Amino acid sequence: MVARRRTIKDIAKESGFSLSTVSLVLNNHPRISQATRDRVMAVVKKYNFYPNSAARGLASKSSRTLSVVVPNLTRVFSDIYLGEIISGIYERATSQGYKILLDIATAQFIKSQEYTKLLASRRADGMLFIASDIHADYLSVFEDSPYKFLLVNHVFPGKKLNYVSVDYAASARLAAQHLLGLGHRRIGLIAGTNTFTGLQFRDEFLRVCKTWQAGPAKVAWVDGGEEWSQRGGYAATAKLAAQLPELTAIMAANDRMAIGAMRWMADNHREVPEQVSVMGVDDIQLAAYVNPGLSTIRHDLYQVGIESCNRILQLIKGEITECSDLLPTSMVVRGSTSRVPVG
Amino acid sequence: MVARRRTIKDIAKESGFSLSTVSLVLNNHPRISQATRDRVMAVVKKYNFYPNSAARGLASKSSRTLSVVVPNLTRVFSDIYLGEIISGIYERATSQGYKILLDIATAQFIKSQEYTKLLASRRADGMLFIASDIHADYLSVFEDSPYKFLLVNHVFPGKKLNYVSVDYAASARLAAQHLLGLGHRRIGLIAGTNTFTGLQFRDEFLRVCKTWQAGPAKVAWVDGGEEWSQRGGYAATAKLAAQLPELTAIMAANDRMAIGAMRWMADNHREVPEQVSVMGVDDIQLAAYVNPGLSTIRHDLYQVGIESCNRILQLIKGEITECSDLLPTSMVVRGSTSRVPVG
DNA sequence: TCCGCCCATTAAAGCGTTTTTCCGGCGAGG
DNA sequence: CCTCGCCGGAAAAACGCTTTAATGGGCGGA
Repeated sequence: MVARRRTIKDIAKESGFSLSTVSLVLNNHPRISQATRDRVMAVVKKYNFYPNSAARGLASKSSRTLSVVVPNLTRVFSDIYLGEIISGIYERATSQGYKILLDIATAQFIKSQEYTKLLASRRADGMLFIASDIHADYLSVFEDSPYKFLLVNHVFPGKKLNYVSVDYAASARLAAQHLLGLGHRRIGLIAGTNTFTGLQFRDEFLRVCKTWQAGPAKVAWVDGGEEWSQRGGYAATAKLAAQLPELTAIMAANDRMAIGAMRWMADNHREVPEQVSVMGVDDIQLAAYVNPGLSTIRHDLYQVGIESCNRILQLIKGEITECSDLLPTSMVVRGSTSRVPVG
Repeated sequence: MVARRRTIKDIAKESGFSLSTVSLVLNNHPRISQATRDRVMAVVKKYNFYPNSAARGLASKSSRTLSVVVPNLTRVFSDIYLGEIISGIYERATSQGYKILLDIATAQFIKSQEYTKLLASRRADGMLFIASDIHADYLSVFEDSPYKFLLVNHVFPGKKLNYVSVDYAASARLAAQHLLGLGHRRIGLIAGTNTFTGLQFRDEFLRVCKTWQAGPAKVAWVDGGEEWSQRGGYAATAKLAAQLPELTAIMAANDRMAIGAMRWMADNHREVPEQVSVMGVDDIQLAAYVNPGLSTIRHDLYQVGIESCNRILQLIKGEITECSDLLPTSMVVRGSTSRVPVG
């Protein structure tokens, strides 16, 4: 026969105090004297007692749990992108006593409306939805809903949804300024068009190039593929080279595609950066290790995770009622970009 | 003022049935007639009602939640290894109505004994602990404990801990047989020595090589580093080449280190496989894409995830009381290995 | 027509906490 | 010496569901 699980009642009996006192001790309530606290805690330690979290959740109307939903990329966890964000969220959530409930936005997850169920059943106090794409219309449910919901590193123009994201338009400006400042006027852009942030980046990049004071640049752009992969970047570069043979720079919407572009250049005997400058976005670890080092825009995704978690907790506590943060980005100059070649 | 959250009581009142009937309907109890079921569900749908999971957990003494603990590698989620396993666990857990609580085995997590707390507080019904290292002594707590605990792709010789893992010794045999069968007798082994499975692999590989019928092989081994990385494999290869210059084959304990080895060979003008055969373990996606394709031992980690989840659920239901499964592996021959060069 | 039986349904007792209200005693101030 | 206020602690009412034992009604068999 298995020993009955201990409850707060057992602790109360053993320590000689009432149920409520024990509860107050366990919650660090200031009304309890140190002497009482010590005596209760001694018993708690002795029995290695941990209060039942279901009972706690029921009584306190809070699960102290955050739902984190990640996109359903096939190899989702291999994407460094996610790792950074999740680490940030985890760090912050844990430090505030919150646990993380993980979900993957599979077709089944969407179809069965798990995202609603999780919050409606109070299994989670709030939801962090990481980086979905432009087709996630079902998220409209969370407009003006009582549920605490936050998009992470993603925005949804036209929808009233809270978000914390890197400022992709600002990144586009930094990138364009860097390349234009180096004299490039024929640029190939490898864009990601399956996310709104990707579209923002593309549009802002094109806008800045078109309106550049020192003379507008000619930009050809192609889509780098749904996966934003090295492979996609490679293929896109081939297309751009055919479309705009005189290009002197390639701008890719992320580092992986940029590395694919560098690979294509190497395979096709174009020197980087002597003949063609290549630039990416994100500043993944690999960016510093390729040869030449990849010039890029740094996106601090760990920080995005931290900040997202801060915000959702504030939403939960009612300290704020909405949130639309754009985090700053910065230019990282390495060897893959240089002044436009003469002639 | 915010609308009061609906409860089962509201559904009962509205549908004209009792509390218990509604509850039984929600739990698909067979004793309820179809007519009743339909009428209750109509109201449930109408109000978009989902039962409070804390109340449910409290009454049923089950959280329907699994704790998944992943190792605290810096870039933990970038490791494809984990992605596969977690995907498998998630798939299975979800199909059985279980949710996943994610934790990272940080120093803090260990120190504060979160692993105990999670189970003691009944926040999770069971714990899946992924791939820790040889220093995880604190897991002894789970020997003969009432808590449902399972090591995933890891074993702990000498401890009575449940596990589901790939059979690393079998992999070592397959690998050794392949290389020895190709005539190799001077082999460099890049081992991982910070996990028990890594040690098992090394020892079994050495044993088979030493006792090979057609003539034993000379094997030099070095450690590939804590991270089992490409970089580590590269450095290890350099050491091996110095230590056993006449080697004709490199065996690495995982594909990433093997790819590092191939890189070293390329940088040092050794032809693979003409001069040196190289072989890995895992069969990561990249293994098929390097040139030449990497011969390796296939480890189906998605399946490890699936099977682990099956087992922990059986442990929770009491269908089994212990578990020590080793999943089979298989040889994948690609271009990086060939017959030993003559002379 | 009456008796039992079986079935769907219900009543009620938890499940283990939190939290609000209440209470008794003690010290300080008048 | 009395009263007021304060403070640590206790009682008790939720919290929203599950689950078991009890109930009542309808039906078949005698």
